[in-house]
Amino acid sequence: MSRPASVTIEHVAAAAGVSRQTVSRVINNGPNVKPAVRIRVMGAIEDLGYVPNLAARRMGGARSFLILAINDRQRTIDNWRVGRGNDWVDQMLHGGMLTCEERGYHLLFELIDTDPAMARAQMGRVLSALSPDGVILTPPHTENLELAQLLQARAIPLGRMGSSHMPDGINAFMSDFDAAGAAVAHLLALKHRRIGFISGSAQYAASLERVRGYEEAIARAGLAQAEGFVQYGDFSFDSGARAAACMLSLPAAPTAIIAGNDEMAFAVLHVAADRGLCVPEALSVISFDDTPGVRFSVPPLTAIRQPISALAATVTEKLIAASTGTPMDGNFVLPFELIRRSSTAVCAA
Amino acid sequence: MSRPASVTIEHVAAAAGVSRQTVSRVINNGPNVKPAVRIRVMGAIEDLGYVPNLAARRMGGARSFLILAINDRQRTIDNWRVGRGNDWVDQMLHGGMLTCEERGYHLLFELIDTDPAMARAQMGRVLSALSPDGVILTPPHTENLELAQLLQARAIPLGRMGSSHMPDGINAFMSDFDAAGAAVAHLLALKHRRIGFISGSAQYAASLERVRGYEEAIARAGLAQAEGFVQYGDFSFDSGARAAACMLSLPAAPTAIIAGNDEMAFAVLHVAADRGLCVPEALSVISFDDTPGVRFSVPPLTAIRQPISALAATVTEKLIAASTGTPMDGNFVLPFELIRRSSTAVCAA
DNA sequence: CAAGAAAATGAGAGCGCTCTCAACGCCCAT
DNA sequence: ATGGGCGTTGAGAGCGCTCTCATTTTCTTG
Repeated sequence: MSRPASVTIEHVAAAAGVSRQTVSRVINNGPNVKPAVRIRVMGAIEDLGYVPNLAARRMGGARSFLILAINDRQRTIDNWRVGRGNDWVDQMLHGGMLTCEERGYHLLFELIDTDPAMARAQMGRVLSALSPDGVILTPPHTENLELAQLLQARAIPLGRMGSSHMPDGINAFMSDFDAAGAAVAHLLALKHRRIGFISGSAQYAASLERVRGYEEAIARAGLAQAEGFVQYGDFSFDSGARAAACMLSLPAAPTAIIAGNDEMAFAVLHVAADRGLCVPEALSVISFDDTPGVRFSVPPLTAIRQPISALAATVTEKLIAASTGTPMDGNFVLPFELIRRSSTAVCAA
Repeated sequence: MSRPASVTIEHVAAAAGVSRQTVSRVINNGPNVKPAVRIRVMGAIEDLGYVPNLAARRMGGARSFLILAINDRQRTIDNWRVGRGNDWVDQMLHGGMLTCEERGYHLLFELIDTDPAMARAQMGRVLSALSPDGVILTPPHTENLELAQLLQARAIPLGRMGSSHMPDGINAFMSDFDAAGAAVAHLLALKHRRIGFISGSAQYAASLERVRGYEEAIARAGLAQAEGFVQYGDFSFDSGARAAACMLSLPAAPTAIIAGNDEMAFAVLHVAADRGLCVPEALSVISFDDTPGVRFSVPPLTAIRQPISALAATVTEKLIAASTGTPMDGNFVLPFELIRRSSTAVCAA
């Protein structure tokens, strides 16, 4: 109630009858503070409503308590232009922010261009300005090794979401390989023999992993890999529609299609409707991601749910740990989930 | 290339042969710097790749270059739990962040509880820790006047998104009244005479505005206000379904329904399908918001598009202006859009 | 119970910037 | 010329915190 604008560490120190430094030790949970003193200081903090100022803490040479989440600028702009959301953001907010909150950190979203030169410049600027304690890269920046180097040069812990097989950093992802396998297994169990796969852009390691998982599951089932059953799109509706049209025009068309993301799965649904193919009676469809809209498509899509919130939470947590303690890189494989809805059924053929 | 970790203002000053203070004037676009000197300093900044450190600038007693965007914690958690996204976040990211970027500011999302006591405490903590230059409130916190007071006490500019008729602050919103009127007008033009309205929670001023707009448009058309044609939900699917079921069970059921958000509109679609009512042949549906999933419902929904990105951009811009120059409150009414898709058609009855 | 080690505390400097204010030029009017 | 005024520059202090290191207190242990 005193002066709401600024209760500083000095006020607390005075109130508790200790030095600034002791208060600092208490708020940082440092060692070597007598229990009685600690309690007294915490009492003073409570009474005065003291909250350490982040900027000052950063200036003191310590941590900034800032975690940067890097999203793609182009994608954000493009998605908006076509009325599409960035399905990751809100879930990242959930997982990342709640984790930050617990630890007194703050999550800061930044947009960075896809173009490597731009990305480098922007990243450098942001790092200098904010001096974050950790940076989370999301696709497509996960694949940008130059950014990783930039961070390494400044000794800033790096995390990635949804990207596996990276040489460094903290990487949280689901097993794309297994997820594709699970999708195939689900369809095989429904007696499907002709299963198509519409992959996302081949430039993403995750896409290739999924294709591998698909192919291996097909092979393991003793099925031959049919010509044209794997198509590459770019995650967009149009590319999905093209791929679906192509696949469904095959002499022996697939009776089930797995799409690399929800948007392309919607496109499959659309193309199927155009051709009078009922889903799931005449064609089963599985999508990857399971973003919010999926529940309301007709029929609602069976989908592989990517645990985005959990990925964000994991990366954030490890990043904070890395920034305080010893650097600890590593891979964290989080479970996906196959959500069964109404777009898959027993093969009629 | 020198020492990537920290090029400070001092280095630039030395390189340009001027004092720290002059460099400061240049980066802050201050007056009273000779053009030749300004150019020389900017050259040095460029050469050294100098980026002012935000924490230090804040410490200097100046701005923090941080804009806080407050979202509801409960809603974020709940939405996630039911697999729903927070449709606002990604669009806010688009509008707010791009605006911040231009001005060298940063957008920081924070979650705050709905409960007033919690909200007050959390807000106080965040303000002390971050000392932002501006705060953006989103629903439901827009309605919390206590938060507004808290900000006023600290002289931090306040903005609100999607909330009208507020006594203070910078408020950007669409005309909910007009939007509801436009929805009604669209249906009237399609010869509908029995039009229902499923409102969101009555605790939101925006909801009431929409009901007012609806009622006035109905009255202006010379139509009587039928019993049970206005129902209140809480923006959830279930509440929308309940309201729709109720309305469609009326002796003289509406031939068109306007829903207060997309989620409730999906519920109307669902209930209609259950009862064998074809949309749009037997029932026209219009929704509010036009979030990404709307395009993929069956049929795709005709909707009032809320300009969330533009709202965020406007509030952010005005907030930055307010924090630098004179405090300037005011209302900024942004245009909505009626997006015609396939859920509305000429009345068959 | 002394003496050394370990724990607890405080003092001082400094992080990178902006603030205030004093000092320096410069141009014009007298 | 010569002073007042303005535009321009720099010096010094300080923002709130943490760092390092010196100092004091407390606990061991022979």
